[in-house]
Amino acid sequence: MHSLNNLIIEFYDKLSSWEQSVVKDTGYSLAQVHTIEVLGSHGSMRMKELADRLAITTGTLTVQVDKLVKFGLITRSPHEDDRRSILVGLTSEGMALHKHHNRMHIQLTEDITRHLDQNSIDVLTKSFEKMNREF
Amino acid sequence: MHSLNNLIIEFYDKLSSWEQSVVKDTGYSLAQVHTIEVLGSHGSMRMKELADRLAITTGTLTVQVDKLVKFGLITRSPHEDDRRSILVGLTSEGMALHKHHNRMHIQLTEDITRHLDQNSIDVLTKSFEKMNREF
DNA sequence: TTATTTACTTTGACTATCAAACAATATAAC
DNA sequence: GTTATATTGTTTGATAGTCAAAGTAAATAA
Repeated sequence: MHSLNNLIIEFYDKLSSWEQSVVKDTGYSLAQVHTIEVLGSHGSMRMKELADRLAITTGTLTVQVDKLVKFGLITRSPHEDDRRSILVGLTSEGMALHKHHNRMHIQLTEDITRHLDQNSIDVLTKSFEKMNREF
Repeated sequence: MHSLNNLIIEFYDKLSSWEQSVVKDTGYSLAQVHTIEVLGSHGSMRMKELADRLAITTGTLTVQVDKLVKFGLITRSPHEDDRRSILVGLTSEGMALHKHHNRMHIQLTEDITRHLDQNSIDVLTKSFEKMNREF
């Protein structure tokens, strides 16, 4: 159990620095790419929902969104039913960044699992499913 | 492969927010606890080595260490062989914080693996070993 | 119709961070 | 041995990310 614990921590740390270096290459910040990621994988959403998913306040998000709009990665549009709300979504440039980042992730997953046999990958997949459910 | 990739990303995100909430309870910042973690698991070391392990500059570390010393969590002591260098190490209070944080990690590992049978845990452990080697 | 809640923005303060300039010491070149 | 170069750590100035609190506008409840 202790060794598994240490392996998980090591895995997390390595993933963390991998992410940092991959993000640095894009020229955008970690927070900015993370915002693009969430919008890319879940689609357009309101400020409040996006802030919750990013675990930041809407105040912080407002200034982040200002920058991303200026960069041409996202757009604000009015919410149809609720005039207090604003829909935030990716531009085509934002989508391109998301796709690029996603490809990097898939490539990493392929790289780190290349010495695992099919059975291990199956067990690993099922184990991650079960673990993710327990958080 | 895609589903495993998504599971890894989900796992990382959940671990990330778990860490954030656990750290918040200590009253110290993420960066501060991370510094304590590295010193706790690797023992005393020079500023440069610590900065490298934390992936920050020595300039950033200097101010961080100032604060942690003020909090009574770490101490600076002269390096025996190299008078340019300084050894940074945990106080007993720092060690207590490290132990507490470590216990939380072990508890988490136990919690998220409680529905895995022994064979899965074995495969999972070996798979993490192999994956960590490939980064 | 009024009171309360919700969504977003703005502002002020704080922390983490880096790059660059600096001082002290160690190491390499000659 | 002396000089030149590299390394270690600190300081300083600038920037980004963050929150809490106050403010505005709109939706919902009383």
